[in-house]
Amino acid sequence: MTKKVTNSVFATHAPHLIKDAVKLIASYPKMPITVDCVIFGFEESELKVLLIRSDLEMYKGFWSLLGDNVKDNEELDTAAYRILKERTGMNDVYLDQVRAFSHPKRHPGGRVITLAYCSLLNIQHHELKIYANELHWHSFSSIKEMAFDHKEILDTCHTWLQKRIQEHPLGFNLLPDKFSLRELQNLYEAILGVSLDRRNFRKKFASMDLLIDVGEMEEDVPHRPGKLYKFNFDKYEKNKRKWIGIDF
Amino acid sequence: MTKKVTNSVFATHAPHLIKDAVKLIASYPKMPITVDCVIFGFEESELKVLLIRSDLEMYKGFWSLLGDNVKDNEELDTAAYRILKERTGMNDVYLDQVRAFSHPKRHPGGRVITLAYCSLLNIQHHELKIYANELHWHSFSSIKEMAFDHKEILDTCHTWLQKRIQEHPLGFNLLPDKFSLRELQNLYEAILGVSLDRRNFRKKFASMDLLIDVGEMEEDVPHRPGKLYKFNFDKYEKNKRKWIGIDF
DNA sequence: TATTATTGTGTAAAATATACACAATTAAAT
DNA sequence: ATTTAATTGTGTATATTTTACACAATAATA
Repeated sequence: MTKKVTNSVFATHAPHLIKDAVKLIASYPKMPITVDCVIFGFEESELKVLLIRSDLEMYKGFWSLLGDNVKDNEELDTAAYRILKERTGMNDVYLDQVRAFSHPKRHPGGRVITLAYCSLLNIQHHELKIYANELHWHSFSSIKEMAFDHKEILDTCHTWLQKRIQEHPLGFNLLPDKFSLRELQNLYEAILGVSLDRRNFRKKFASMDLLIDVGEMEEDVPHRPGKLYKFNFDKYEKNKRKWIGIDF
Repeated sequence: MTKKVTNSVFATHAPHLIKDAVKLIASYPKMPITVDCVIFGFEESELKVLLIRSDLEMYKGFWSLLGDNVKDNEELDTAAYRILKERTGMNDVYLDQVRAFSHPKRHPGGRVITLAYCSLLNIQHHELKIYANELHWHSFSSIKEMAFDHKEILDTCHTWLQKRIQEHPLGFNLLPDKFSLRELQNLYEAILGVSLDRRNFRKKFASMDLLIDVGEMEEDVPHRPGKLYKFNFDKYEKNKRKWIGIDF
């Protein structure tokens, strides 16, 4: 324990210790906290995002992220999972905190701090439970303006995803369990906004040796079918290595 | 504007629009928010962190991060800068939001969500304004236990820094304006916890061409003095390029 | 049976990363 | 003045990784 008591030059005052932590906390300003989820999907070689119409008169007609206020004694992660569950009916989705947005005027109803979460899910694997407020999937690139600061949040999460997908095996959450290398490449190209060399892309994944050939082929494609693969999460987790490489 | 009105299958209910955003917000649970700053410095080839004694009786003797509650209508970034200014007297320090910690029991006084910030500063360039509560610099590696969940926050910020320093030119904020390549290498080695090949390290930075030789040498060193450099922030900002490189 | 679209594959060249050693310089000790 | 100790500054050969690029094989459709 780092508890050694020093009689150093630093101890200029006798410490005035606070006994009542509850009272201390009670003196802090309190404010509402929300969680907003950027839910990405992937379909027809396009990155999609799940949005709802804003239910504020002031933002009538504008699209909004899926969010809710955080309950007393609710963890932020729990709140984000709750929102996802409520809207998509899905349980085991990929979810990660991105960052807080705190501009005092970001919400017309007053001061609200929001925590942005990024979620990735396989559009086929779930059905939207409710279509209230026109909940549905949009092509990411078609979204130009949104309610509140949600466009800024969306863009922040997109940039976060672009970076993240290059360093971590997140992308598979957007694909079916079994996918072809073509689908995987389309995913990377859609998210990164670049086109990649097909042979080099395949070689790259081959050299990682993290894809399991499931012994099946694409079906109903009007051309030579490709092999289907699964991502080897177990092997990835076991061998997760830290890279040292300075580059900026 | 993304406002096209669809008469699609999605519009199953007539939307019930909320007129009074203030009233809406008033119905949300409110909670205290704090900002905790992990302030890193670098001295004698060691990564340091600026800590204070906890002023809670319950954590008597334990070290604590520098934090404060967020004021009404105060941005999180502003709160973090305020804390830094109050404690170190420094204005233009590097500061970045890392993430929120929200466990309902993380604070003994009740529910408090905190936003962790990571700050990097040059220890020589400032004097601690106040030594209240034994504010001073600790070797990062010596800190084993802390008040609240602050050890977890510290470790999260350390990991964040390890990753970040490899991809962005943050490290220079920890060094004097003019520094030798040796100091720079010591910094990277201390943060990453590895030892690096001196010639390759220098070659790497030489190839980036982002260090300006200021034409001065180290002084008062008991050996051949090294050249001093400045980091070329202008050039870096101009040429900032996006790398595409899948690797995990 | 031909056409269309796409898969699966390899190699050569370029760029980058790694491993490694010695002469030059300064301060300090003699 | 000379030696010693510590560290700087530098280059090359090898291994690894990245890039650019073309053609035969396969399935569905016409």
